[in-house]
Parts: sequence; structure tokens; C-alpha cells
Amino acid sequence: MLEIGSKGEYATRAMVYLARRYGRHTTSLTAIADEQRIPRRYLEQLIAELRKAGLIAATRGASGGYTLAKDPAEISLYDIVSVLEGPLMVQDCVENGRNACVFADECAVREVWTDLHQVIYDKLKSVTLKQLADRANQIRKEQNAKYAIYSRYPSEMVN
Amino acid sequence: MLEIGSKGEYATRAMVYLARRYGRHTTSLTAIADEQRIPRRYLEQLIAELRKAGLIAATRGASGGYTLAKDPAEISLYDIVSVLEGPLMVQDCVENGRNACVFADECAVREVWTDLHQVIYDKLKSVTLKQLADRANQIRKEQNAKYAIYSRYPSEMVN
DNA sequence: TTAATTCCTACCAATTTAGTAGGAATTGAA
DNA sequence: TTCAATTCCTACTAAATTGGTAGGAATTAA
Repeated sequence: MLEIGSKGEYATRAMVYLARRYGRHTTSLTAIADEQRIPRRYLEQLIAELRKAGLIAATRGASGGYTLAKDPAEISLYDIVSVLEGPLMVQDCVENGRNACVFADECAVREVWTDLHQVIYDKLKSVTLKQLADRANQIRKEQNAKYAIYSRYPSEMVN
Repeated sequence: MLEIGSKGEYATRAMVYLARRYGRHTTSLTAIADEQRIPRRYLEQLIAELRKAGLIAATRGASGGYTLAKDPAEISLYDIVSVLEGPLMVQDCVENGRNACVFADECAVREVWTDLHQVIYDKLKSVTLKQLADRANQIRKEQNAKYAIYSRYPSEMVN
């Protein structure tokens, strides 16, 4: 129930990856797919949707690639996930409003769906790509310190 | 994205209906289906699952029917919906925990899914059938007062 | 015995999910 | 000019899920 599918998950990870590189050169699809262990051909479609939604900018041709179309602080998790998984709609009647609500039981239930909708929306809207990228970098640092003790996995630390 | 399907919606409405009759005689499947405008044959399957989950008690044979198996105050919206739509699992790795989390980006993203998971769970778990039934009765009273002015729809007010 | 009721199981069409695949268009560099 | 890297566009597909429909057996009160 209420799952975020692979679309939302992949897209979010790809966006965090791009956020961590924001301001630098573009990143190729292959680079993202390899790094994030996402099927390249599949990610291609997801990125196409993110581009159409205005979240990603692309440069075509050799040495082309992708970058975020906006500042990471301006992109929320909701913006990303809603593109891939469709708009948040806990239950149809939440959107339809009064006309779908004929009975009192239904009304009472609908009120809760509306509440739930709001709670989820607020949460997703409150998280920005910048926050996620910062947090990812922080985790990377911690891992870096940990690995340094054992002198292992240097390749993982580079980017 | 994150939708509650007809299963969850129908099941919840049926449970609220039963909650409003808790302590009285059993209610037949047909009565619930008719009143709540839910396909009878479909509702039958949903109720079967709720019964297996221990939320509904059944009496077989003529003049049999269903009642809640527990006090409405002891049944949360989460209890109901999770039976029909499966357990809340925003993203697989939320359950899997550490082992699914190899990369920092993924980790950062997972933390948010975990947060979201908690927010949704808390909300659904905080709403009891008793609250929903009380609220439904209240709405019914308001409508009752409204309709009394115009002297209309008396049949809707009865149950 | 009958009629009302729950219970069990199978079936189905349409949609969604999670990809795979082929190849055209664009562009920087040799 | 050519080549290789890259994005872009479109079609296809197997498996699962959704939202039901349907037939009939088992149980029980009257």
C-alpha cells in the first residue's frame, strides 16, 4: 500500500546525483546509470519525463549530458516523484470534493483521506534536493573516515 | 502516486458502517453493499479478508451477518487499510534496512522514505473506527437539521 | 424443507510496472 | 568530412495488479 515504485526511487537517486554535481559539467546518462546501478535504457525514459517537466536540462551530441534545470534548493522531492508516479491522490474523492460525497460515512472517511493527503504532501514538499545532496555528501564523508582506517574502497570515495 | 484503491476505500466505509451498528444485531452483506453502494460480490471478498484478519466476526446461515470483532475504539484505519492494500511500505529498502543501502545517495534518499513511512503510519494509526463513526453520526445530524427545513430525504436519515 | 445467508474458488478485461530494444538526430573532435 | 558519443523518439513485452463477475457449496433460522 502506498508504495513508491522503482520509477520514483530511480528518478530521485538520479536527481540527487545531479544535485551533487550542480554547477559543474554535464553528466552522461551512462555515468548516472552505472554509478546508481539503474538500467540505462529505463533511466533514459525517466529522465526524458523529468526533462519535459522542466527539472532537467540536456545537452545533445558528443560530450553532452544532463544537468539540473534549477537550483537544487528549488526542487522538492514532491516535484520529482509527482512527475514519475503521477500527482499525489490518496483517493479520487479528495480531488472531486463535495460532489462525490453523498453519504455521511463516506464524508467522514473522506475527511481522513484529505488529512492524509496533506500530511504526505507537506512532507514531500518540505524536502529539497539540496538537503538530500548535502546529506549524501555528509554520509560519504563519514564512510570516508571509516574506510580510511582500513584503507579500503578508495574508488567509492572519489566523486 | 500513493493511492488508496477501491479496496481500501470500500473496506473502510463498510467498517465505519459496522462501527455505527456495533453492539446491535449483525448486518448482512447485502445491507452493507446496498447502503454503501458497493458491488456486493466484490465487497464479499474484501470482508472475507477482514474476517481472516480478525477485524470482523461472521454469523452464518439465515439471518446471519457481520459485526466488528472488536470495539471500534480498538481498530485503527491502518489496521483496516493494511489488510486490503498490504502493509505500508513506502520503499522496499525501508524494510530491508542497512543491507539494501550501499551508496550514500541511496542512503540519504532512504532516510526520507523512512520519515515518510513514519508520517503516514502515525496518521493512519491515530484514527480509530470509533472516531470515524462518531464523526459520521455528527455529519448525519447536521444533514438531518438541514433537510428538516425542507422536509426532504427522510429515508436517508433513518439508520 | 426452504430461504437467507456466508464461504470458497475460479475466472476475466484493462491497466500498470519494470523493463528491453531499435534506430534517428545532434554535436564535438580527429 | 567522418566518426564516435551522446540524447531523443517510439515501439514492444512479460508479469503483476486492479476491479470486478460468477457459480455453487455449506450453514442455519424459521
